[in-house]
Amino acid sequence: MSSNLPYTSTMTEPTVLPAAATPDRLMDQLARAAAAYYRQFAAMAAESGLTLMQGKTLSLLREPKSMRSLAELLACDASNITGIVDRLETRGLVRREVSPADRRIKNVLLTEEGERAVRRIRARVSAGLTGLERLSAEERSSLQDLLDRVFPDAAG
Amino acid sequence: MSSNLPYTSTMTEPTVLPAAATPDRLMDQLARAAAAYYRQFAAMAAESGLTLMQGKTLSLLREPKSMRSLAELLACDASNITGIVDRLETRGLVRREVSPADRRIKNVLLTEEGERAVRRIRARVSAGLTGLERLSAEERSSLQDLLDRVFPDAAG
DNA sequence: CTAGATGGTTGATGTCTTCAAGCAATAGGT
DNA sequence: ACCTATTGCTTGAAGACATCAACCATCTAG
Repeated sequence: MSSNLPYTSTMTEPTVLPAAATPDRLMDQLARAAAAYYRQFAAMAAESGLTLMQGKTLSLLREPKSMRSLAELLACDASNITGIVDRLETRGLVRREVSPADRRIKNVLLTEEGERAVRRIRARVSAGLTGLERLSAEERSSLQDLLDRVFPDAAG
Repeated sequence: MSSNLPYTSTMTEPTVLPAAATPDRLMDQLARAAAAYYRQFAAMAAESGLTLMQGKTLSLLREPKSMRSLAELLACDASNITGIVDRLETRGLVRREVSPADRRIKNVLLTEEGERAVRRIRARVSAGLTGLERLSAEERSSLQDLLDRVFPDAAG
């Protein structure tokens, strides 16, 4: 819906799709959105001296998670998480805690400083996504709803 | 600033958003969408024996681009591109061509095989984003429009 | 023509990524 | 209880990526 409303609109329908067909274009747009989001996120993480993966890992730790579940959420090998958590732990942003129920499991949880880092990054990313201000509250709600359906919790 | 709106709000404010507030939740949803998209993209690139960065680089080469502009589009150091293009070139997916106008510039362009790889990955990513099928044509168009406004071409 | 800016490469260092191998602890079947 | 998987995590090796500083080649401007 932009500057090309057809002249022949006699129906009550949205009358015709925007402009160019939306088959591939939507995918391109998704790619752009994803790239823009991560660019912003990585930049804000970098301001706190963190890499993208470190930032993503911290952001997942609203509540403690085992190494394994972190690996699944981050879609990478478990051995990878060992190194990432090692580095976060060295910086005092995170600590490991052996699960009393199953002593194989190590739960990772944020330290005070880790929580501050998460809040800081979140706030900055949010503030940096200025494009969202171009949408009305209604439109934002609509966008969230659409994304929610395309990428549900257990997204693929 | 969050869950402490005073009960004494007698103003004509937007009275309250739909259900759960959409301030942070939209950001979370964007994060999920971006993660899901890249997870899918990386998996499909991997099927062609390519890394995420290699796949992203190839996908940018609908038309030839200089090393420098690739670096800007991928938001990384130029020296990084040297290595990535080296590896793509070794596999015969890409080749460098010195610009006749300015002999400092090297334009990178897809080989035949490179184009096939791009088409293959694109098709599989598209097919893999099954969530899109849950939207009507109208909704897809709406989603594209919203994303277009939040993340325009020169997105930040 | 000299000084400076720009495009690209190289090398060093640290982080991420994957795989194979290994150890510790748990779960299941007998 | 016992033996055998299975599961959770770590380690080590090899490759890819990221960032920085230094470098050469080429172009641009004065």
